[in-house]
Amino acid sequence: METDKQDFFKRVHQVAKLIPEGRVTNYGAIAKYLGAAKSARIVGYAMNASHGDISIPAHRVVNRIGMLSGKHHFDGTNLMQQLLESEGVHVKDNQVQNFDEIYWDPTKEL
DNA sequence: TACCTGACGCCAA
DNA sequence: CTTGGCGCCAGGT
Repeated sequence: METDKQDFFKRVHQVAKLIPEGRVTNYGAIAKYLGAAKSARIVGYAMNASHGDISIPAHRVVNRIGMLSGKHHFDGTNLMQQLLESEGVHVKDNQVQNFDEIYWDPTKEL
C-alpha cells in the first residue's frame, strides 16, 4: 500500500493547520520538521492536494524568501495575497513584507 | 514502464 | 553578489 506516501501529505496538512493566523512559514521548514528537509517540493505538492481543504491555510505557506510562489495556483490572481493581508500580513509584488518578523518556524515553535 | 514537470532549497562557479 | 545546476519525491502523460 502507498500509505506511507499519503501519510507524508497528511503530516504536511497537519502542520499547515498549525500555522498561526498572521504568520507564514516556508516549505523547507515544514519538510525539515517532518524529517524530509530535502523534500520541500513534496510539501508544495501536498499543499496542492490540500488546496481543496479550507481548513488548510496554504496561503500562509511561502518559499524561503517569503515570495508567494504558489499564488498562481489559487483561484484568483491575487487571492493568496488578499487572504494574507486579511490576516494582517502585508504583501507587495508577490513578496511578504516583514517576513523575518512574521516567520513561523515549526521546528522552533513546536 | 519511462520520461518530464513541478507551490523548493542548497551548493558551486 | 548573481546566476546556474543538482537533488528530493510524487503525480501525470
